[in-house]
Amino acid sequence: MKTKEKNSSSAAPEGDWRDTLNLPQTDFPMRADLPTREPEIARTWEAHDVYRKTVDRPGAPVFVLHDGPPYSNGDIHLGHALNKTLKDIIVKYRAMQGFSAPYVPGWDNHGLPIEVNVMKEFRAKKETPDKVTLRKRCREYAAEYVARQRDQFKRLGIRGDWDDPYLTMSTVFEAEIVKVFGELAQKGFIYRGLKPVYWCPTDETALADAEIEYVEGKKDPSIYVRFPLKDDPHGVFPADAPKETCWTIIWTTTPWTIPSNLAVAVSPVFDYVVAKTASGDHYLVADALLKPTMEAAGIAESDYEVVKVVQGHTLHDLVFRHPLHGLGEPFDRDSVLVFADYVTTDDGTGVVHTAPGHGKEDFQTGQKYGLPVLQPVLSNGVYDETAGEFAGLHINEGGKKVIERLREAGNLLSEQQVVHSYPHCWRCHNPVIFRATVQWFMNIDHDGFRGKALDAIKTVEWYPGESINRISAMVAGRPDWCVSRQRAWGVGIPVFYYNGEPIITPESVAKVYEMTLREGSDAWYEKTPREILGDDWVCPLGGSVDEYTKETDVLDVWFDSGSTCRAVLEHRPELHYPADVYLEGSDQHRGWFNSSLMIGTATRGEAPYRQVITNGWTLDDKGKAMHKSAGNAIPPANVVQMYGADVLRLWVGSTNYFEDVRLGQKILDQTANAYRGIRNPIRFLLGGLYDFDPAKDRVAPADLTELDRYALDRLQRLIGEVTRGYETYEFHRAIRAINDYCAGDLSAFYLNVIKDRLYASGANSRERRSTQTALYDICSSLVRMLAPILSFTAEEAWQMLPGATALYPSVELAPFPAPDTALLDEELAARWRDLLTLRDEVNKALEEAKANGLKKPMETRVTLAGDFPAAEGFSDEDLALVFVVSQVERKAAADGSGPQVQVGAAIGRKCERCWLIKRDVGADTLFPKLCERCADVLRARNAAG
RNA sequence: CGGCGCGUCGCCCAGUGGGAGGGCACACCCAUGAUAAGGGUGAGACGCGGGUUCGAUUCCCGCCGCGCCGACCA
Repeated sequence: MKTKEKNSSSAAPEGDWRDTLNLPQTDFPMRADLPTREPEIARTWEAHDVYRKTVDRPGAPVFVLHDGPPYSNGDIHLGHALNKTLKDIIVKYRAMQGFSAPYVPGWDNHGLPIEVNVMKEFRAKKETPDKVTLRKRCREYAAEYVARQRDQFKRLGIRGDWDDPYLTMSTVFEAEIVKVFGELAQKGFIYRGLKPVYWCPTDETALADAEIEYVEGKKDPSIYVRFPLKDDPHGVFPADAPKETCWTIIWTTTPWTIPSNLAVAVSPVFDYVVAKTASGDHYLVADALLKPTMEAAGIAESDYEVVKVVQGHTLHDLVFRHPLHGLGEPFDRDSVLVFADYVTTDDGTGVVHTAPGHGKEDFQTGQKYGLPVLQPVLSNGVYDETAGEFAGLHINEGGKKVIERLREAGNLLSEQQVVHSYPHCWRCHNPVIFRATVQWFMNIDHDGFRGKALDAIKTVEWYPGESINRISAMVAGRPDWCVSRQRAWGVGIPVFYYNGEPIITPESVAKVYEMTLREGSDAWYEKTPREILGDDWVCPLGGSVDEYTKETDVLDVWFDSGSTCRAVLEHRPELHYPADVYLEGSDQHRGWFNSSLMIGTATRGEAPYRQVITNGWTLDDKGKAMHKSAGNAIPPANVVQMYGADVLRLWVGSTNYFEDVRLGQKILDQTANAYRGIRNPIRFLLGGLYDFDPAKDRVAPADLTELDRYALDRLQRLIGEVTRGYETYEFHRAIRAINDYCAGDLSAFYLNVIKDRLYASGANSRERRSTQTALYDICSSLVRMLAPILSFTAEEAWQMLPGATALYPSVELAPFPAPDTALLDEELAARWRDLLTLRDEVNKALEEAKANGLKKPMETRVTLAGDFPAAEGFSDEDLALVFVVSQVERKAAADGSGPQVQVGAAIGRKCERCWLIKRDVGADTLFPKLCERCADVLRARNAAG
């Protein structure tokens, strides 16, 4: 039935009895050759439609692992491979536990990187596409990468609904996004507000962070400006100091933002000083920066003295006046003192000029203190009419005039030049500015939502446990979600405007939804408001639909992916909301875990997941993050090509992925080696089962030899441990247990000591069938326990295990083994544990004997002199078997000495068949060179024909 | 710079307020009927500095290194 791999046709030497032995036979090759074999194995899964069968299980409990969508750009990297393989392990394990375990992979398609790459294509052709053309090409581009990544994931052995994945750019998905946005608006979460973004005044467009390039060597003015004191309720300045002599000083390189100043920020933890100058002025600055500040202001060290030192936090409630207050409106206003932790003592004065309309940090501080967002700059960089006398000037000119006016007001303490790096537009290479613009936001604090989200977090199980700290801090501290982007490749924000007034009603959203469901989000850009809303549209503002305009911004792609819990979980009959598990990299605390929680909880009232697992980052062998640019990245495709997917999967399975994981050449080689350490025992097991038919040859538990019962006891314990590893998502514990088992229980012990029995006993003898029964259960269980991780290898072995495929065509469809408590025997286990300890002692004695010339342990006799409780109850023959020696005898200890293990030459002759030294060799006249046992076997064999 | 983590033999992982373990790799030996296999023996580690404690790898603090996220560059 099985072909012998070995070539036994070569001329057998004299006395070669191998053909009379039951030597292992199997087609399961020692060399895996995974790179070529794995694709073939994958085809058997397709042939048996394994994915469908693990999903379509009527009545079975459902386990939903919801896939976080990778971005459809580029080839998959090791991080993807790690993450997807972990998901695959979980899904396959659950399926083997009897769950209906669907896995619907998805992709995140919209967004800047694709838009940027596509724009590059057009630019290379010197074309400037309109939005619709651009979007069409983005769509194609995304589809190409979906196909490409899909094949790469499949090659890793990831099982899932690859024929019907979810795509955020699909019509169904885009429509659901529109719907979700509409729901949030309806519930009152959505508002319009100002936010500073990078803005190119030359191209008159918003820029994403990725579109910014920092250019060294920009020359800018560097000015120190003093702000006069207005209120000092707690007496920070000396009581005898007249108010008109009290000031604070700021430093800036962007004088054009001074007209927008609303506050000065200080650090609560620094020390601040009031310095009195010879001219009678009192200046408040950070202690650490007093000297450079005074130097810059041209005040000699001899001309000022520190009259007071205070801690930053005591400065609260101070109010200053705008340094241009002398110009009257609109600058006759206050500049209040605020605290900010980004204040440093590296540069400046320790007092930071704050203009909420012109800086990210300034904006946040402004939000915190309820300051307005002053934004007097038009899209072309020209001051608008609210900028007082600067109105109509470009900020470049305006900045100079600001300096001039400050000087005239006497508040310019210093003006110098500074050369520094500054953000520039990547298209026109001109300097960019921060400019407050109108954006759409999700109000995180609407109706106590932040608290609800934090409560929802507590209902979720986080793996590892510490991970909850991160998500909680994230949600507790996050600002409102700016969901609008001034881009083309995304889902259009479904808002119409009439006379500048936004219109978003359940009816309008429904119209956009229906349109998107039919035609996709491109239609938002192709159709007129009348075409979208219909001729019978009634404007809530009483206007005409023909005068409507459409919002041009698209939604943040995090809004897309945050909507998967709606667009996927609720749209697929095989899934459900909430999902049982999300599993992503630790960066997704800020990303997908967060956006999903926001959208899921806001629209459905509970978190979209029950368990969240995080995997760490992939680092190189030196512990550095892998980056393509750093040259230390290991493409999964290379690993698959050189070692095979199962080696990569084994690496995934053996790593503690809750923390950062490392991979390098050495680790790969080691993993490949560990792979062999599992594969070879399986090969041996299969080889020992070549003539075993479990239906006919199985020995009843009660008839098993003690050794085999012990082996099965060990197996049950292994199953328990491995199961625990899978259940807690600590796969490395499962793999470690299996490794230990293969190396320790199997190779070093069981498979080693049963050889005589397996090879030399009668093929159908009770003890051989007993051992084979154990081998069969071990092999079957081991292969099934490995199937979620070493999917290819487990399948390969399953196909060769006698009788296995008749029950389950694929190992992935077989049930995960459960410990058989009837096979657990505590007393037996303890007895053998002691015997194995004695075996260690014997081995040490054998090692000494080797050094003394008794080279072959198998041809020795071990004498147990004295009292050896561990050996009690075992026959000498059993002990010889376990020690893998020819003979064991017991005798009393020499007078006065303790128990001692002695090793000597075995007595008798070597049996040419079983290679053991026996006293009875030659007793059988027919087989003078064999021991009696072997002679009996051969007689029976000959009798049988 | 801040938040959250991590640092145990060459590598992957365990572990504990009181003997620091396993597997892989390594060295030596045996074997050559699991054979580009197998067996045995052996050497080898708690990042650094404080503190708490009778006692710390384990608890606390600081430092260093690494990672993720965020901020900064006014």
